[in-house]
Amino acid sequence: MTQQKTTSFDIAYKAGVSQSTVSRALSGSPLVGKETRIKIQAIAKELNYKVDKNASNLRSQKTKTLAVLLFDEAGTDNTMINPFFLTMIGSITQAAAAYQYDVLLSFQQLSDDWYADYEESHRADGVICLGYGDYLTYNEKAHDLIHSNAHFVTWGPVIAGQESCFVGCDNTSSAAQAVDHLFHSGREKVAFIGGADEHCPEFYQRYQGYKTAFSNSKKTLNPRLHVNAQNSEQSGFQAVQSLILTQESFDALFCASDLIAIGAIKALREHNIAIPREVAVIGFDDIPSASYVSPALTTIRQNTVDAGRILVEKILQSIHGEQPESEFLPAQLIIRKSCGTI
Amino acid sequence: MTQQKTTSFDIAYKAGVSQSTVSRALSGSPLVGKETRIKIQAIAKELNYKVDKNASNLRSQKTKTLAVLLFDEAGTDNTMINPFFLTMIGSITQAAAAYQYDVLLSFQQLSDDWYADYEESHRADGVICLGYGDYLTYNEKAHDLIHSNAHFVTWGPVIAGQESCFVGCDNTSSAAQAVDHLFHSGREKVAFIGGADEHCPEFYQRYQGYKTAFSNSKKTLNPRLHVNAQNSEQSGFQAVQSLILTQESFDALFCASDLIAIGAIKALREHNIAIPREVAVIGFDDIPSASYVSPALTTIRQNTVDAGRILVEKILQSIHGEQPESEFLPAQLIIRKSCGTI
DNA sequence: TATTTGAGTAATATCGTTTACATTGTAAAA
DNA sequence: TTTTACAATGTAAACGATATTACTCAAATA
Repeated sequence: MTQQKTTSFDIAYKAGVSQSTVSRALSGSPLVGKETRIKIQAIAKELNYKVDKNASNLRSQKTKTLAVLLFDEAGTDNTMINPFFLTMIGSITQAAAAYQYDVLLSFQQLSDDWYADYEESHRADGVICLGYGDYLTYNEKAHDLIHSNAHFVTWGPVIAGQESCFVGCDNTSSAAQAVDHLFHSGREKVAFIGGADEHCPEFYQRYQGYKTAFSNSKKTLNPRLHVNAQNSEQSGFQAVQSLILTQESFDALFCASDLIAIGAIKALREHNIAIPREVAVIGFDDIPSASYVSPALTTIRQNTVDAGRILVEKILQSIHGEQPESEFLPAQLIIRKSCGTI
Repeated sequence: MTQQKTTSFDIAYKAGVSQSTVSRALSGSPLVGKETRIKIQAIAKELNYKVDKNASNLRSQKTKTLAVLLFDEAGTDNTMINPFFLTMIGSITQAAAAYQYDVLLSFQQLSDDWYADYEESHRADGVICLGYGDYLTYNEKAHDLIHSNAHFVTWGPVIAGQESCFVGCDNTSSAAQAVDHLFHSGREKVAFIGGADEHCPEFYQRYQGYKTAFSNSKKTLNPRLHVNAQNSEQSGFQAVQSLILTQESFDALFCASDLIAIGAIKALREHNIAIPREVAVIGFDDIPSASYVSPALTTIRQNTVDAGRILVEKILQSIHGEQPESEFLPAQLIIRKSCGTI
């Protein structure tokens, strides 16, 4: 029942070779003869032998494991995890598997020990950070880490002057594209719903894109058509409600996220404003629900599969001693009914 | 730059004690004097020392890590991971963290090596399986594992005669409750949309609940009101379309999943059947989109937070040598507009 | 005073690999 | 025949901790 664990010595004994030969044979070293290898592999299979990961890691000082650290600002209510990040975790895991890496998952509080807890304790060879916003952009500890050859990449807005590697979606130009689409379909008075302060860099970039579209089209931007909102349905609802109350006229809403857009749609409907006839709506993210609201939401889709793969590739580069570059990912405008061109 | 890694020897040297004392002091052993402990802790912090996980694991033969294995039948198209499982992964990770366990995540193909790859190779102390359906219920390899004190629990339907520990939602009685709710709001001809073969045990149990509700209310079940469907929007759409074509009369649909229900709603709408006036609809799962379809979908919510916590508790019991019992989790009927009682 | 006790610490043996280095055997080159 | 080269294997030293056993030195007991 509680049989002794099979070790490489058991295999060696049964195969009549030394333990080191077993190790070499199973790790695919070219230094071992073909016959010997086959024999050893057969015995290993028969005895149901598996290399002990801890011993192997300890000796080789590699773990073949990536830590994925998720900082979810949900804060007190840990129940709801941002679905976008969950999807990302999925694609990271799959990308990592393609390189024979395991993924160690952890939800974090914003702390300075995240790195030590994973790479320095040899749990993982590198760390992928999700949801850290611009925390790692200017943080002093992060600065130190970068200069002590730490291995980590961050999903987040790519901003000039960042020292470490960031991978993020091309917020600015895809936002510009969305607003441009509204212009081309005849809308003029496009409002922006979402935070525009630098504290939430993603929203800020999307706001920049919104402005770019205006200047590219030589249209003048009405600052009263910008209303702040947090990334939630409720906040989007309130923002649009207050916009309506200002009596300011508008014929389209560009929302900084789908959640905001969904709240916005609710507010419009409550005031009997027809979508898209009177007001067109565009969101950002393409969360699953976006296609189910009515009218179905036009939005910008970030390719999470590519994102996961690229994050993994960058962190592996870093582990192998290269210095990965930050990278923008293109996003795609998904046109549905809410913007009125379908 | 590439400074030598700090080990417990460095601490020992600086503190003027032996290395073993350092180990004890930091692992909270009561065998070490108070002054010595404080001194050692201070030095450890100063030198930014972290216990090497691999060395520690190797020696102690424990990893403080749980493997979460997700078998997602999506198959060829790995892009879309079942959002329900993603949520589950989140709650498992958070529950595990509460017990100071890490989570190692892996997507699997259906294979017989999943166990060896994780616990036998000492990557993890135990394994939580998601999405294995009834694979582990009757599988011979699983049988062997159970009798060789392997540590694993499975999320899935609890079925009599299972040898290992399963945790699943109480499909049968919550389905019965949902159908009962339809009866009480005056519906008579309730159809069931979803597979009823034992191959998908969850759906089968939900079908059993549907039947139970009929027999409890002494109503006779019309077998022509049962249409098979897979767990997808498209399949739900087709199923309901074919039901409509049979000309069989019905005033409510109980769908085995929300995705099916969403497809069903589409089909009804295409035939200009009013929801809920002519036909009420109830789903199962409460995926995020359920509240966004229109009319908002009445459904049955599985409590993923509890589920994650219980899975973790069971696997820890198993690791500690106890024999955890399988367990049902209650589910909750979430009443929205699609069933017409709101 | 001699002996016991026990708290605190030191010494040492693992845990199961990987890997640098040493050794052997065989065949080609001198 | 002797040397050389190379391929295949063996030997043994890490890797960095934990666990067990053995020691020290004070206070308590006889």
